[in-house]
Amino acid sequence: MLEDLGYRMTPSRRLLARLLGSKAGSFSAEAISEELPTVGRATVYRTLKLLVDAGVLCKTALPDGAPRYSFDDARHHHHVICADCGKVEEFRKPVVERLLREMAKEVRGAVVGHRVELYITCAKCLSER
Amino acid sequence: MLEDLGYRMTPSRRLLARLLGSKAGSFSAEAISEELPTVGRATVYRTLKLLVDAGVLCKTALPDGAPRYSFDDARHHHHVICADCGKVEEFRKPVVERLLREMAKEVRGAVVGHRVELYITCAKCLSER
DNA sequence: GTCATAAGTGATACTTGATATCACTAACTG
DNA sequence: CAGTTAGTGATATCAAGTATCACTTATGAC
Repeated sequence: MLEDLGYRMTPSRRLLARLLGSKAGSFSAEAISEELPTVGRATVYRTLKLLVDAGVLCKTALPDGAPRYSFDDARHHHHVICADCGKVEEFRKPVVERLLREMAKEVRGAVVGHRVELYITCAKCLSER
Repeated sequence: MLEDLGYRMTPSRRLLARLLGSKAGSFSAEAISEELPTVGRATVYRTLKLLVDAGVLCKTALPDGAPRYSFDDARHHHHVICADCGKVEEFRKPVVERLLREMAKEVRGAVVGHRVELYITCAKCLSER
């Protein structure tokens, strides 16, 4: 685990690291905290922030403002959101990145990030109508 | 003002409408509330929500989670947002439509909407550093 | 105009996600 | 196997936003 790079290894951090390792895509601090009842809220938030500062995770927000964490190497993916049930899926295609680079060329100013979101009614919600 | 469509016209709403009329781009509820000290916080939030529900404004969040309101004058609007000053510009290019068609093809479920946002540091903010 | 009423209001209490405080614990160094 | 200091969890606190509620007022009937 990369926390050996300056930080102490503690049981709480071990638990958190193991949980994060099993996570794919993005997740909320709240969800992490609920899955680790033995670890204090403050510690969860502190450690997540620490990982963000260390460049392991990146923190963003969905359009509704809900904060989400994801691994930094997954920075270039986008979201498919069911407008009905709110389920969020990752979406990742090279063509998207290429086209976004083309867009960036036509914009004045320094591009520091981007976001693409598709709103859908997912198969499950469609079938439940 | 369009609030005649079902809602009562009150001094507070008049003040708010006038202020919004002078606003370009996006703004926070907090900023609005500070510029209208005679109008209660609750009323500001209530009225903004009301305008969102009525389709006059749309509410989104910057990547850091800060909620922002802006006029919803275009249905399929794509935004270029300065992450520094929050200024929002419209962006519409054929390349965007191509990108979205690409994505829609690879998604299961019925696509009901989309959003593309580029985050930049605008020329003005760059020069002020 | 005036009146009744239901929408709208502001002060305030509350909720929720996140952070600061602080006494206590335990991971690393020597 | 200490000593120090980073790390911890319980709790208090904070801030944005929402709910409550008694009071006010825009509106429409008369």
